[in-house]
Amino acid sequence: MVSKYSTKFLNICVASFCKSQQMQKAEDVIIDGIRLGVLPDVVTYNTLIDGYCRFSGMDAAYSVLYRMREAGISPDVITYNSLIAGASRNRSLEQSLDLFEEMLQSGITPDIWSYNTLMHCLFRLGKPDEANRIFKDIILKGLSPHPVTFNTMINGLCKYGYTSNAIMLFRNLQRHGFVPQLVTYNILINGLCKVGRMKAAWRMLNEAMDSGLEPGAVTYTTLMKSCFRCRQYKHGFEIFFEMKNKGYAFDGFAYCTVIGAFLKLGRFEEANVCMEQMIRNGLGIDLVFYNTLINLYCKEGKLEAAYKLLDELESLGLEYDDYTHSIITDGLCRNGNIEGAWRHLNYMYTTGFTSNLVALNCLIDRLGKAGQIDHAMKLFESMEIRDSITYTSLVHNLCKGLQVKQGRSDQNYEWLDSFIDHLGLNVALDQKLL
DNA sequence: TTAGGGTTAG
Repeated sequence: MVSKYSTKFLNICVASFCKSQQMQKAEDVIIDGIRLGVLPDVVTYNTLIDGYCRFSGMDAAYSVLYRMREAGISPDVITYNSLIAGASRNRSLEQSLDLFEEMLQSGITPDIWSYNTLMHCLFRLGKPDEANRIFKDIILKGLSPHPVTFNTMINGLCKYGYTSNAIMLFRNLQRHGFVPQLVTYNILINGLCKVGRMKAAWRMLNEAMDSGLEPGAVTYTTLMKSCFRCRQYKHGFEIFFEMKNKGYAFDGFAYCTVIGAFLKLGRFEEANVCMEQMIRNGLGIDLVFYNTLINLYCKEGKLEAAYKLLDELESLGLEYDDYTHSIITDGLCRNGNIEGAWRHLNYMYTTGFTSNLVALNCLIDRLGKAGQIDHAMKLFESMEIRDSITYTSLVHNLCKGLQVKQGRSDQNYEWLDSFIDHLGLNVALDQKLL
């Protein structure tokens, strides 16, 4: 009895240390407990695994799993749920699926949380149909869906552009008694903003407020971002100041959004002020933060400082993503170093990336602007994926070249046909050209 | 235990 009470107390201590990211203290208290004859149980190990997944990484979590098994304690559904969610947070989505499979192989029955996380992973892996199948399975198996289940599904549908389906699901759920949370509305507002349905997004916001919910920092950041996306900068900054006046805590998401907007407008001083505030507040030291700061330096022409940051992020164990590569390529191009941009792209390919449309578009545009149309065309022809920006950059620069060579009016535009055939996209064949 | 917002090019 005494021992059981003690383990319970030990678990409370471990949970408290894990929650405040003091993993070493959590370990120390376990060692102290063992010395006093209080043995950790499955809850202790699960708490520790969850803490490591959140704050240290999967390797540390797996080593606890190993220790747990060594101590003769079998992992349970909560152990696996923590590991699956941890792998998902670390963007090791395939690993999450493997863990789910391993859990089944071990004879452990997944619960609603396991399925929620699995659905989330499948959406993020680009497999909405499989996620949908899991959603149906949950209902068929008679498991009680949690609000998170619905939010995950609504979010997944929005992410794939099925915003109307997401709203249909949402309305049906409401009719069956589902009470939407702020998160649900945030998901829908974001989904609507992303497909340009701004009026519907504002109506959704009003609906949330009418039901007694107060918009939060996430809601504000979402709306601010969508204003910037539509180039409604004034309105976006108004939201930014309203957020400040209302005393909302600014996090990395809000800062990166607003810094991005300042950079687009060339307002470097304000971007720097925000960046300094962000650093002072110790916020968001993650890859997006680095990408944003690197972009700031590149736009200001401080490439050396940008490269220093690349070293710094690597030393923190972070890895470049598509954004990092396109920001660097663009930075080199903008600063007149086309050779360097080529070299960077080649480096990118050696690290396992197979393509980067944005980076190639930057290069196409810059080659055109530098008068190297032949090189731009060669690059264009080698590209497997192109979008409207690829075409408009090329067409714009080709036209500029032709105008210089041939004069303005009586030109032959037959060569544009081949571009337009490729498309269905809006090539700028308007008054600017003709 | 879980779900939402941030960074790139014409």
